Amino acid sequence: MRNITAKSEDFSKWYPEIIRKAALADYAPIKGMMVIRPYGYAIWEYIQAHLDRRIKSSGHENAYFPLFVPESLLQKETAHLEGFSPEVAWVTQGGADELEERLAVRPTSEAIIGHMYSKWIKSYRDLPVLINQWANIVRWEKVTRPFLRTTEFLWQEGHTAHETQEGAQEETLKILALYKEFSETELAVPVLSGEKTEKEKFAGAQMTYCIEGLMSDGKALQMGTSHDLGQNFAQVFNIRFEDREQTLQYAWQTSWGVSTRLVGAVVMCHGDDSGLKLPPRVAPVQVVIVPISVGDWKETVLPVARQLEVSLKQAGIRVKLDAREEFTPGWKFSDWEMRGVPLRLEVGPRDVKNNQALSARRDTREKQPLSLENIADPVLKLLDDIQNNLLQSARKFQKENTHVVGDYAEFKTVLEEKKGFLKTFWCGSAECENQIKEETMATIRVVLMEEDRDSGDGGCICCGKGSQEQVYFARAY
RNA sequence: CGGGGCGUAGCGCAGCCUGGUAGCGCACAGCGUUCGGGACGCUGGGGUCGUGGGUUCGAAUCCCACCGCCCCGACCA
Repeated sequence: MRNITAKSEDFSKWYPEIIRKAALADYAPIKGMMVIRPYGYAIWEYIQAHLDRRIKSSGHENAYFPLFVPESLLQKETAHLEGFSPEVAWVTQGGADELEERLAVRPTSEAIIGHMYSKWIKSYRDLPVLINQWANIVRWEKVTRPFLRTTEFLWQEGHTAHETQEGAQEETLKILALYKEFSETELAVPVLSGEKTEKEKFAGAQMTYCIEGLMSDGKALQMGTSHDLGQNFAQVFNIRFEDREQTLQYAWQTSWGVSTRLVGAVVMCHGDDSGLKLPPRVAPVQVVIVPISVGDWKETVLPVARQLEVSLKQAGIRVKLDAREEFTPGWKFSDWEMRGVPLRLEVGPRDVKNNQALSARRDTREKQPLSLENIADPVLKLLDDIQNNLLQSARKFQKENTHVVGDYAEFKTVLEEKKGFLKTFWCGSAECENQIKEETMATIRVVLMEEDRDSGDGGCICCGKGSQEQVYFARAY
C-alpha cells in the first residue's frame, strides 16, 4: 500500500504531493499563495539561522524597511520599473479613502532602500553600508508552484553601498561565494556559479551573478543571486558622498538574495520515491526514536527510549520520540521516511536486552546496531556521514547529468534525451541566446567566470563563431 | 496569458452521458485484539457536490460566468 506518487514515475505530480503529505505547506485560499506549516517553516528557520550567521560574520547587520514602496520611488530607475511592473501588487486605498499616491507592495526593496541610503550616506566615512533584511515580498506571478514560485515569498535581501567600484564588485563576488558554500555545506546541494547574461540579469543591475542547482528531474533551479548594481540606483536616488579628495561621488551598490525557494530545492534535489530526504543540518527532526510496542513495552522498552531521547537531546541533537500508540512501528517507519528524517533509532525488547538501539539511515537505508553507552557520538557521526553522502550523491548526479556538447544537433539530442546541464560555448549575442531558447526551451543558466573556464576557445553552439564564453545551458524552473 | 485536463467528506475516486434518497476505499472517533517494515474486527462521525447565476416541479448531473489546481507553451527568486 503506497500513498504517495513515486518520484521516478511522475516528478511533477510527486513534488506538490510530497509538499502536502509531509506537511511542509498547504495551499492558501488565494491564488498562488501557500501556508508554510510548522515542519516546512522549521526547515526555513534552519536555513535562516545558518545563513544569518554567515551574513553577520561577514560584517553585515540586519535591519527592516517598509512593506510599501511609493510609486514615485519605484519609478525612478527605469529598467528596474520595467522589469518589475508586470508583477507588482498595488495598494490604492487606505480604510475608506482613496490614496493620493499608489503604494507598491515591495517586489524587492532597492527603491525604498536607495531612498533611505541617500539620506544616510554623506561621506566616505559612512561607507561601506552593509545591511541585510529578512522580509516577505510579493510578485504577481502567472504560474506558481509551492516554494519554487509563490505570489508572496520570504527571503533575505542584502543591500550594500561602497566607496569604489572595486568595493562593490568584491562584495558581489564575496556573497556569491558565500551562497555557494552555504548551499553545499548546509543544504547539500551542489551549485554552479557564474554570471547571468544581459537577458537574464536583474532589472536595474549592471551585472548579475547566481548559483544554479540541478534538480533530480534534470531541470535547473536558480537558487540565489548577487547583483552588482554599479551606480545605477545611486544616480537616480542621489546617493552621493564626499570622497577622500573632497569631490562628490555616487556610491557603488550591490544587492543579493535567497528565498524560501531553497526549501523547494532541498525537496527536489534529494527526495526519492519514498518521499523527502532532509540533510541533517536543516532537518527539523534529525533523529526519530521508534519504540517497538510489543507486550509490556511500556514498562520495558519505553523507559529506555525516553532515556535515549534525553541523552541525544543533551548532545544537542534534534530528536523526537514517537511513542504514539495508535500506529504500528512499520507505519511509523514509512511515515518518518516520507517526512525525510535522516536517522531512525528503533528500540525493541531485543535491543533493551542487548543494551543497544538499531539505527536506520534514510539515505542508504543501512541498518546498524549502536550500543546505548555514549550513543550520541556514533549518532553525530552518522548524521555527519548522511549530510556528506547527500552532497556526494547530488554531486555525482550533477556530474552525470552535465554534458559537454560541441554542435547544435548534438545539443538538441542530448537536451531531449538526457536533460541536465549542457556545457558549451556561446558567442555572446542575444540573437543566438533567443534562438536557442525558442527552439529548445533551454536558457543560459550561467556564463562561467574567466577563472572557471577551460583554456582555449570553441565555436558558438548556435552560429559557430569563435568564442571564449563558456556557458551552461539547461531547461529551468 | 494561450492550449489541454480536472474540481463530489481530510486524501484518492465512482456517480454526470440518460436530472428524481449523495456513494466507495483510505484517513478520522470509540471499544477490543495487535505491533521488529504501512495490522485486524465491530461500531460510529463527517458533504454549501469549487463559487455565483440560469433552465426545470426537481440540478452533483443540463447551460452561462467566475475561481482554483495540474500539464504543455509565452514571462519570472
